[in-house]
Amino acid sequence: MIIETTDILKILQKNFPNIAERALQEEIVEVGKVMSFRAGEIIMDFGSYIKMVPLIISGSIKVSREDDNEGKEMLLYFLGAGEACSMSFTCCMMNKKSEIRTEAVEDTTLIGIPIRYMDQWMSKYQSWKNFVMTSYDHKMIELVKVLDSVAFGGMDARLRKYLQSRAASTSSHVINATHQEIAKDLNASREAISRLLKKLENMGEVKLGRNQVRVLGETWSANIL
DNA sequence: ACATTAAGTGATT
DNA sequence: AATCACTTAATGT
Repeated sequence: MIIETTDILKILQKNFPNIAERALQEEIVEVGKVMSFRAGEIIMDFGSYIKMVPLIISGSIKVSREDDNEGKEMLLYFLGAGEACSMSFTCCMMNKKSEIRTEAVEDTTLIGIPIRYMDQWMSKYQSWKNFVMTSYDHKMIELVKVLDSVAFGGMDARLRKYLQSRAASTSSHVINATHQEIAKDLNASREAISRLLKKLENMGEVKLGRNQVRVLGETWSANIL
């Protein structure tokens, strides 16, 4: 897929209206690289060095952290169009290895900004600084919510949160995933997820299909933070 | 039509 | 809520 630079500017303005300064927009178009990933591709794994900060244009990305002990991964949150990975900001400013893994959940395209621009843009552009702070803040709040649904809620609360944030990241009501995949993200058994989903379907909150969950009504979309 | 994979169910701990 | 042992349903070849 070939995208003209004039198109990149439009796409940028549409998806990131808060990055308002014209000079900044032009710089992003100038130095950014448009990259595409297929669903299921791992964009960045644990331990690799971050060289790009991603501005997501379309699609959906899962951000997870590796469990301290071994093996298991813990889901942190999903990112969708108009968002950037908050973790990458701090990670790359300290030139640290990635603590997280990012994986495309849907086919995803993003603009990758080389990290060397981070410092200068922070001081040079007010809207960049603001954008970084705001997305950082939003994800922090999101994380706290996930944390207490894990600590104090049951599986059904966790599943709801999961569906809600995953649907929101897709800006669609359709989630393409098997019950098994959802169960893995939540560290639960497939049967438990199947039963809870069934319950939600009976309550008229979702519609189930093979490899897909459709989220119904305003309960979910109206509930963005 | 057959094999494979996803999803539903009930029992047991 | 996990695991097991099935059954049933949907899909791919």
